[in-house]
Amino acid sequence: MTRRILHADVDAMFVACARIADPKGAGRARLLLVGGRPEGRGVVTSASYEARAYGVRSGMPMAEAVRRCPKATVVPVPRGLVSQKSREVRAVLVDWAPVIETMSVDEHAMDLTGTEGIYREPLEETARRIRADVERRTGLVVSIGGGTNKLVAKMAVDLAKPRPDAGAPASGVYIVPPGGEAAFLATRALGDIPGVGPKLQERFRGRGVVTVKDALVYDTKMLAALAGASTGAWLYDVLRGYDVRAVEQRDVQKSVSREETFPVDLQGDDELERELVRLTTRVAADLRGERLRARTVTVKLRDADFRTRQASRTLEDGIESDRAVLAVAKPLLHKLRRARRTGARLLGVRLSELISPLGGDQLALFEQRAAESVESERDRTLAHAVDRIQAKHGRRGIVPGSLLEEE
DNA sequence: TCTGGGGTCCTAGGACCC
DNA sequence: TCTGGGGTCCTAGGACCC
Repeated sequence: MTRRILHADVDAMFVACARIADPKGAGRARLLLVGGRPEGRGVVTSASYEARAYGVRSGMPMAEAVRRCPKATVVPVPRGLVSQKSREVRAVLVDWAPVIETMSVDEHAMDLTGTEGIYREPLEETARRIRADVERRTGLVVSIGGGTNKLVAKMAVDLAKPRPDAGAPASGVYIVPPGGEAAFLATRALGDIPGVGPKLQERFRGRGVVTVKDALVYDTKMLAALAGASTGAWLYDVLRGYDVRAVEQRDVQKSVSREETFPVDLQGDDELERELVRLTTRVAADLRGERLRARTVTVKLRDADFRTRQASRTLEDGIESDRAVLAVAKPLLHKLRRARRTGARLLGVRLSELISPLGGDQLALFEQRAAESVESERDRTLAHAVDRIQAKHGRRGIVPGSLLEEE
């Protein structure tokens, strides 16, 4: 059965949200940069289309962006509003598509297979009506790509998006007709394929291969030799517009992490340990906010020379309290520092192997006993009490004393 | 121009068990 | 006493995406 897949992508989501959050400032600035502060080590998360005309790109250091576009207004990422708006967009799409997969805050894939009898119109027309509905109900504009599979629908968004430099105004919707997948792919660059990043492009560029068309002469064996067996096999299909992946609602988060790049590199172990306490407190609180526990704790360190190292430990049972997470994280930090003691530009804590403590009733007793060594019932009670106090009085300044005293 | 923060997925080697 | 192969789990690193 021919599938009908749409991929909706919010236009300049962070810029749009910044304008909604601050109509008088960001809302009036045509040249707008959203991201870190220019005097620090931050980067551009998103730039208005007008600012992009100055060569500003997301991911670029903010200092460089401001140099290129000095008249731009710079505002921080409005995190809360972005996730709220993301949910709003999704809520609209749910009214149109039976299956929705949220790919990120600003992207959703929809499978409308089977809705032919309901809509009785070309897929393009349905996409236009979805687009209008999203704008009316959320104030955000989405571009929509479509086709018979996820890959093609996502890549079609590139042609639906407004491209101020391309002359012809994009219409906001671009549908690849059934049977036109291979021909569509053949018009694109290798780097336009999601999954083909800088490293893989570099490999191919060495062979003079830049576009999909260039790469079509390679058979499976040659692709495998260039990219590795599994990537090569994947690429062979993708280059021809072939993709069988289903649009899947996925609801389980795999990890929760908090990390911070310091304004200046930290040298001392004591300073790092203080930052570890702060990060641990934040990430554990977020974990509890999701009603989850974690079995694996990972500490990540980025040295002054940008080398990134990590150390992790997996426990038999899930933990959730600040104290237990810190008790596991601290030795991991020490291990990393023992192996290499240089300036640190970034420290991070990630919690993974997440489990939901509610639901596994018959395991509960056993778990409780087994987990006793790393995390006691008292640890959990204390952590939740702190959460309640913070919910009432705000987060500022609260780092439980027990964490600071502890050795 | 010195490079954020939040994620996902894959690979490879070693431990351990059968 | 020496040698095996497969499966699973854990750890570290890396590519990639927005």
